[in-house]
Amino acid sequence: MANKLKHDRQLVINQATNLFWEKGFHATSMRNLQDHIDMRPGSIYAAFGSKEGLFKETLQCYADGSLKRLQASVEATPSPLAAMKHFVKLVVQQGKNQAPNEMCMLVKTVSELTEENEELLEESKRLLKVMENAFADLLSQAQQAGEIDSSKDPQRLARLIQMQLIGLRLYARTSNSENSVNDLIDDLFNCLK
Amino acid sequence: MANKLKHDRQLVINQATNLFWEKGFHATSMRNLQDHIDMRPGSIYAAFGSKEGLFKETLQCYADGSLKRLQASVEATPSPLAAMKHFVKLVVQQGKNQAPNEMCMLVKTVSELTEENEELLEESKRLLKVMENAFADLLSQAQQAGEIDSSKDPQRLARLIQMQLIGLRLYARTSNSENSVNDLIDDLFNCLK
DNA sequence: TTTTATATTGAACACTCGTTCAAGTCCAGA
DNA sequence: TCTGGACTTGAACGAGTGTTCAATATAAAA
Repeated sequence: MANKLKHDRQLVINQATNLFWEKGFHATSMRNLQDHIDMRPGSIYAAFGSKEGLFKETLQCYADGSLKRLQASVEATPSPLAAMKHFVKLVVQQGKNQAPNEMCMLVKTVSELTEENEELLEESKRLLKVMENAFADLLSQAQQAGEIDSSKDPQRLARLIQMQLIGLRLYARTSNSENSVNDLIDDLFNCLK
Repeated sequence: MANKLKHDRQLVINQATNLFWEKGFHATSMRNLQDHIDMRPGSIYAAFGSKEGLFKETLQCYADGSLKRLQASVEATPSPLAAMKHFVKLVVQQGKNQAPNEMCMLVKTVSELTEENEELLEESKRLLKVMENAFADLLSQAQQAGEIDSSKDPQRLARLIQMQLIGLRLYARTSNSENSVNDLIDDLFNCLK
């Protein structure tokens, strides 16, 4: 029959995600990728079709990871509101230390791309909306648990959280003061009250 | 003596600002610039030294414009808090219709660049801090006018506004719903109370 | 062991990038 | 009118871009 695949597809996508997340779509060249994931052009194009094709898979990989981290926060604490706050702190803190970039990869992509890469732009927007909906679910649970005023609209609160989380991560990139960012997280959750 | 300058320097910088603001640093090629500002490579390099040199001047041009728009908002209304809100609405609305890009050019630059263009990155961060300080001044005036609780720290409020304005403009780029964005502006200013 | 189908390789392609510089253009002062 | 010197031009450069494809390597099936 055939030759076995030398490369584990999911591993390759993870590695590519880290590189794209760090440098962005345009600043990551195919040569950068070749070195980082240890594949030659022919193999990459056979597996993913194009740079755009590979990038699209990394967007989904990134969003999957974000959803899983949110889910893990939910399972780690009985309070939905505390889980929401834990997730925000985790994301900001990991941005400082571990993650390839302080910013959300989806936001970085929306910021970078134009209509020239419409499919990638729309996919990023779609995945951001998926995250926002997950926030709304969680805030709705917080409401049922009596942690949030029942007169508020969870979808609208989720939108506010999403907007502020976007701002927060970008602000963290502009500022070297950790105290400032921690203050901002407190202020952010005060807005929900 | 000499030949007169054919090109008006300030006009050229304004035109370059619009193009860089729209497309970003890397996605704007020197060929794009040559067409847009109607200058040949030699003239551009004689006047600005490099692509980075020109970009740095456009960053300052952009920040100048932002400060002037804030100043105009202040002069248009007797209430400092109303001026702050007017500025936010203006910036978001112009982003939808007139401006080259929904996003703040400084934020877009911080999002795009890495240590590879450290000088441009630092300059963007510096100019964002200038804006934040201008917000703090204005909020301090609002405090003296009794529009904001006197126990709050204007610098911290300014930081919150800055963070939310960054998030707001980026959120506006991800969403097609004008109502959502207007709701966010209201929620944003409720956070100040 | 031979065949066969697929995975992998990397040189090469056409193109674009930021930048340089010798040649040409232009006008004020002599 | 001539000359000197600053400004402008655009072809050309080397390096880098995303992508292709004929050649090669590999392992399961015959």
